[in-house]
Order: sequence, then C-alpha cells, then structure tokens
Amino acid sequence: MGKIIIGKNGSKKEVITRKASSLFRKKGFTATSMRDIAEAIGVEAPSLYNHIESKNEILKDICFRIAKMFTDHLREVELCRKSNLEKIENIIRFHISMMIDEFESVYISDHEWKHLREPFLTDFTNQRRNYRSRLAAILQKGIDNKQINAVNPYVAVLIILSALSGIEGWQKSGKKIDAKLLEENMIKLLIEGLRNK
Amino acid sequence: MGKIIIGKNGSKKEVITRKASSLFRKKGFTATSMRDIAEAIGVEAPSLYNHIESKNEILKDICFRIAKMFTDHLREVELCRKSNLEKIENIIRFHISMMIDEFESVYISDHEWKHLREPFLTDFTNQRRNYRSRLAAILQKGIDNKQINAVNPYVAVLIILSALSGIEGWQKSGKKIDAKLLEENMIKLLIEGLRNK
DNA sequence: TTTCAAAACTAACACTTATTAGTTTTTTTA
DNA sequence: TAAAAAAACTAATAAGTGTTAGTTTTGAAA
Repeated sequence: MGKIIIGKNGSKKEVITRKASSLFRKKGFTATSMRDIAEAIGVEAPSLYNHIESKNEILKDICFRIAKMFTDHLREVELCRKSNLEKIENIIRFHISMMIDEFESVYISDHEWKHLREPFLTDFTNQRRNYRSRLAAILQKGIDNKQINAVNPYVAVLIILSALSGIEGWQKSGKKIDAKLLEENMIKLLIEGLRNK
Repeated sequence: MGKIIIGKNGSKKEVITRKASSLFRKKGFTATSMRDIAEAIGVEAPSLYNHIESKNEILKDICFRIAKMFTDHLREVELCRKSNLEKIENIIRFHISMMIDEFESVYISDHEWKHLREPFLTDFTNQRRNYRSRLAAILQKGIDNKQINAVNPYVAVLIILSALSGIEGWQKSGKKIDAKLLEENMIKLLIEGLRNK
C-alpha cells in the first residue's frame, strides 16, 4: 500500500504519534481506530506495530510528554526571583504558548487522559494534582503578601487553568483572533481579577 | 434478568438516560456500550430498545435538553432591565447552578457533543455559536457604556465560558470546596476582571 | 550482487459493537 | 379471568476492534 514517510523532524514513531494526535483530537481516542490512523498515514494497520507497542502507548506518550513540559516549566518559575503575581503571569503566558505550539497534544492530554491505563492513569492524575497544588501555593504566598486579592487559591487555580484550556475552542472558531491579542486580553482579565487593589 | 424500576420522577426512558449520563461522563460516550448501560440498570441490552431509538438518541436528548435550558435563560436575561455587567453576573451564576444541579448532563453536553450525528451535530454547534455571539453582544454594550473594561468581547466570552466549564473538575476533586464559596470567588475573579476601574 | 534486517504486507483471531428478529413473560385492560 | 399490550428475554447479524503470525518486499551494508 505505501510506506511511512518521515519528515525532517523525527522517527517514524513520531510520524505515527503526530497523525494519531490529529485524529484523537478530532474524533476522540476511543472513536479513532488503528485502521483510521494507518489510513491517514497511507499504510496498513498492522504495519504500525513495527514502530509502536500499542494504541494506548501512543496516548501515554502524548500525555506524558505534555505533562513533563508543564512540570519542567513550573519548576523553573518556582526557582526564579520574581513576585508571585509575575510568576502567575509567566505561567499563564506559557500555557497560552503551549496551546498555540502544541495544540493537538495539549488538547488530548486535557480531554483524553482518562483512557490511560494503569499504572499511567494514576501517575498522570498525581502529576496533575501536584501541578495544581504548587500553583495554589504560589497564589497563597501572593495573598499573604497582600499582592494578590484574597480569593480561595484552589478556586483561582481551577478558574485559571480551565480558562486557559478553553483557548482550545478558539483555534477552529470562525472568528480569527490574533494570538497576541488573545494573550494580552487573557492576561488583562485574569491578572486584573487577581490583583489586590 | 430484571426490569427497569422507575423512580418517582419520570418514565423508563428517563431512567435509561440518567444511568447513561453517569456512564458517559465517567467513561466517555464511545467507550460506553449499550451492554454497560443495560447492566447498570439490571436488564439485557436489547430490552433498552423498547424505550429508546438508539444510543445516539440518548446523547442527543442530553445535549439538546441542556442547550435549551441555557438558551431559555439567556433569552430571559436579554429581556430583563439590568446593567450589562449585572446581566453577565446573572449568566455566570446560572452556569454555576447548572454545573451543580445538572452536573453529568452539562459535562456531557460540553465534552461529548462531537459524537452527535447529523443533522443534530450542525444544529447543536449552531446553537453554541449563537449563544456565544449573544453573550459577546452583551459584553460589547457594556464596553460601549464604559461599564466594562475594554477587552475583546469574544476573548472574554471564551474565557468566561471555559472558566465556568472547568468547575466540572471541582466536583470530584479531593478538596471539598463549598458551592457558595466557589460561586462567590468565581464572581469576584471574573467580574472584577471585567469591571472598568 | 549477495546478505540481512527493517518494515511493509495479507490473513486471521478472538472479542466487542449497536441493533434486529422472533419469542416468552409480565402487566394492564376489558 | 380472558385478551391485549408492553416489556422483557434469547439468539443472531454484520460490522468493527486491537493485535498477532507468518510472509513478502524493500533498502542498505557487505
């Protein structure tokens, strides 16, 4: 039938993962079959198994790669010398850039992680909880400083993260919103909501 | 094997829809089989077809019932005599109460609508677009009034709606956040972000 | 050009899917 | 209590699932 053509960037496994990501986002993980992925690449389904372990491994790779990027960035922010509000702003900007550069993967890691298998499911949800806790800790310090408005930090984290993950909806929306405009509006709304006046 | 036991509230179809909602939310629409639903009710899968048309009809009923509730409420708000910022606040409070009272259905209507079949898929996405446009129109009037901060109204709608839909994550989170506390924090953050100072 | 491994293929397996047909049981109505 | 209707059942269908086995093709190294 055909063969897997590798672009300049990466192995055949990465080609499969990228095509799969696109389908997982459009149709959902469960509704995407190995045959769908194979067809999109131009190959028969069993051929994929020369490069990957299982359909579930693809999902795992996507979710954990994204989780690592967020975790790594958070560690950097925690160590830098900036005010807590600036740290939050930095994190928000990073989320937005991730939504733009890694749209499909971030979407999947947000919406399809529940189809991970153990032990990865537990690992992943622990990482998420951990991420949220550390974000709440930054907010709490800002509140103690009086720099940040006295909101419940867990609620604020919830609001910020879900507001951010909603940018997903923007990409395909008819309204062409410029990325920079989006970012500045986002910062304005969320940071002004937090800032203590 | 058994039979469908109807509670005081509603037909057997409603019993099926309720059980299905719970499974659709936990496992996703595609990953939930008719046998899963039947087993949860205590009946064989083919028996369900005495009461429903198809698995897809269940999803359609869930999504359109919720869409109607949001649309009906929006119409009321549009007609009432209040400031535009108060209207937005009213809508935010309604979303929160919906998340609490109709958690499973709202979640599904947010996350599983893409599995709707035509013509319902098109109808549903049109309703969503329409809802967002009308929300943006309210914001625009508030901006013209100088009551609302000069943000891009489409971005603001995106942020508000996704922040709201993120409350889904709260229900099951370990942190037991009181509903009233959540609501007040949410209003504080979002409305203060919008208010022109 | 021969050799060898990587990567494609076809065929198939064992299972699950939503749904239909036809039949029996249960409940309601007369 | 007899008749009719509703709702359960079993059995089966046709299609689709992820994945494996075994074989052939392809491309690079010797």
